[in-house]
Amino acid sequence: MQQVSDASRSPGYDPAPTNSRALIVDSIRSAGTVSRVELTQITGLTAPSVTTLVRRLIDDGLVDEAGRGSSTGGKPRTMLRIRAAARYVVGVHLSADSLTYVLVDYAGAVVARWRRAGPGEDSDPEQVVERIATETTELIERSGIDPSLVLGLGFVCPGPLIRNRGVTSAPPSMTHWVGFPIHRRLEERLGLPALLENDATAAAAGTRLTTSHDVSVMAALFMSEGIGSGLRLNGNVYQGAHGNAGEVGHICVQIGGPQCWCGSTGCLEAIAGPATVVAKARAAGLDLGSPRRTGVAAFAAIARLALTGDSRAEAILRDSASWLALGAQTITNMYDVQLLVLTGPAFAVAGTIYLPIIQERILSSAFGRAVDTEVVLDERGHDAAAIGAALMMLRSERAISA
Amino acid sequence: MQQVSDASRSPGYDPAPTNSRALIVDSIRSAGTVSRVELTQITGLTAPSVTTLVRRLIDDGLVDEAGRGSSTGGKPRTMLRIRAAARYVVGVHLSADSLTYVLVDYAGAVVARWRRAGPGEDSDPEQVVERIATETTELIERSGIDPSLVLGLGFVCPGPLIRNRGVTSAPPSMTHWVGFPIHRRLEERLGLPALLENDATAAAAGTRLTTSHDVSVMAALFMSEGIGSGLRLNGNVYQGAHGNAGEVGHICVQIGGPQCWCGSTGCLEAIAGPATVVAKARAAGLDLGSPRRTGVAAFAAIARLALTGDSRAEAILRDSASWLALGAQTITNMYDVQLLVLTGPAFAVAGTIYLPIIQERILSSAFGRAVDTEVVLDERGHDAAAIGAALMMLRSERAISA
DNA sequence: GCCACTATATTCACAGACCTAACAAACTCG
DNA sequence: CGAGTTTGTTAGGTCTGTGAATATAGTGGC
Repeated sequence: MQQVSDASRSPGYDPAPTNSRALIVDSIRSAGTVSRVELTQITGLTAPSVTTLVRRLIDDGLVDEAGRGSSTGGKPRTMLRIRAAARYVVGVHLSADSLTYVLVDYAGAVVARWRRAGPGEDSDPEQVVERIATETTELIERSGIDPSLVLGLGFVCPGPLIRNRGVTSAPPSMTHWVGFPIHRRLEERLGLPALLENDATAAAAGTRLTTSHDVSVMAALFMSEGIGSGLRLNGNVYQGAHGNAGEVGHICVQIGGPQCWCGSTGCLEAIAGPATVVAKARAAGLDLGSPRRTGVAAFAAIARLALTGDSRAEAILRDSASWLALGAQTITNMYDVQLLVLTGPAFAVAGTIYLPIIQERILSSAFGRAVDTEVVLDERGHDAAAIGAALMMLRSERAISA
Repeated sequence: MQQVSDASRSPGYDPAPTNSRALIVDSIRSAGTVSRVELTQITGLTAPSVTTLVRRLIDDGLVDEAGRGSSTGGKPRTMLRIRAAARYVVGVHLSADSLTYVLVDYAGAVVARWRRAGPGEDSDPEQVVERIATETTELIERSGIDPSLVLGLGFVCPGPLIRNRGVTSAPPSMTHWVGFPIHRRLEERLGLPALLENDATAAAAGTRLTTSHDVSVMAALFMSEGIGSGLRLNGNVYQGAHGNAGEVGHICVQIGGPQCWCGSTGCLEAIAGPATVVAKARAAGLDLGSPRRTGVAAFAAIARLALTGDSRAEAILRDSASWLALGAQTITNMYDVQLLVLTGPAFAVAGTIYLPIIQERILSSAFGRAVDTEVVLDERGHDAAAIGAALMMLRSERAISA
């Protein structure tokens, strides 16, 4: 193949697989089980091409036949499915207060997850690399799979990143990480290819689509310690020129608003992000458990209070939600998506409070109504970023090689 | 070819040409003159492939050899260039107060332009189709080119659109146009393929890149009667699920802000758009010429006052600019572009007032500084949308057929 | 002015992807 | 049980793009 130069692919939105083999694998994976005829419809390839490609995938042990479909008046369809045990990938999501690991099989299912306390604010990058390497190895060992089947590791952390140099740059609570090429270090340490992405973008890749209609353009609104978003087009994430697209946390929603760590003022994250919500709750005298509890853990405590009837906690969260609704409106206006998914650790606990408020604003904004944008909550919010990191690795070129 | 199904291409961001022939044509067009060796580098194709493809393009009369480059120690390069007179396309930009036509040759250069008064607010769609058809025919005739060389017509108007149905929907001052399939009617009337796009998106396609470094991800901030933006990735515009991406005019920049025609409140366009600027200027007692002067014409009058030293006019425009800077910041945060171009009729006159204010905000926002986003003014702002419409047609499949 | 040397472009034979057309297989229904 | 229907495969051909070898048109040494 090789029709499009590397140079012209640089923005990283990875224009749909030029590769028919990858297209078939993707189609089977997202469908669960399909027949060859259905694949011809989904992919636009001809029946003979599907036959050939599928045969090779079966020969390579990546796809299995899975029984017969029911007849519709003729020969019944032979169903195909991804051979889940063919390959595995690891996804790792690092933030200050938690470190999440997932092991994902070739079908895209999570076969193991592990959530650990984060390394904290003052962590030494080299020690974190060492810890992640050790724990990744342990995860693989305990799962009992053949380590040689692990394709690679997707690593995500809060953005922004400098993607071309593959280096984290100025994350909120980790300034001493600036310039540290963590994924390269992980590659060296583990002997596996590693991919670096920001958490929100990965979350967009990790969201399972459970809507009725076809969704080819969707976005994730991601809230962890910060607020971000990711855009997915036909299964490929859009990363922008420097890998920092979707920084909805740092759009200005209030002229003269509060100072943000990013240097700007009035940022959505500074006004309504988890850190601010926690600070407000503490100021209001809410009991969030240990005073050392910070970040998403403290935020979750507020959400639990609100859900058990604390009206002060609820008011604080509803205020935050009204600002996030504004961010959601910006996402739909800028990206024109069919679906917006709320995801990330913060939404995992507080999502039910945020969802209706955000839905209401999207539906009442004119363009939202005109184009019928759906807003849903991701039930896997806590692991979304790690899963997304794994799935991005799963969709890489090497994942389909024999 | 046909590797990727129509279904999977639906979002309309048209992943870089799968077609090598189109890739070569695009590369030559954007380079001006290039040699075959350079094409191998730009396109990633091998030398023999370039030879073959270029020979066919020359045989088909789409490309010419254009002398020798200087030798670098061996055989000098044979330079290639697009045969400008091979084909032509027409671009039409309709807004309430102006109707702009451009005739663009196969090299992408504007060979004729024509600006006429717009049809006004109460125009009858069928009459406008008739008028555009007549004037398009006249434009082609007066230019003296062979009408059979005209490939098609790109038509743009203020968004939002319903792209799949190819129908304009609820533009600000043209509600009675809702549901009118103008490009289909133009196709019937002119016997030429026509393409419908919103003005801001087309403007992104029409911006000439004159920056030093390679720009693969850029956006246009477009101001005409309304405010919009367009995103361009490797020469392909991103249109979103329904063709309404980039609606930066309707992001909320002020909670509880003024009512917008779109139904929402606090929209950038309602606060700082040309209509509001004109209303403020009239309220301040500024003389904008005829009281019947509206839209961009009235806005231009204010800009001229400001540029000739009227401090009230300047203050009003600077206030508008500070809000647009906010919109620009949102664009760079969401899209992560390398370049942001201010374009459109409103910037054509007032751009020099807006540019420094917008630049200042982009450069002072943390991510802007980190990633070095450039902000420039398009010198062809007035025609950008029409030119972009033409160029989009020029990049269509049929434009490279023999 | 002739001879290397070098960079540019082309020719030729071949591999692979994908298509059309014809065919085989496996079920339903009368 | 055989016609009809749907699913999947085989066979043959086209087209794109490749690698290896070759032709072309300059430069610079002597």
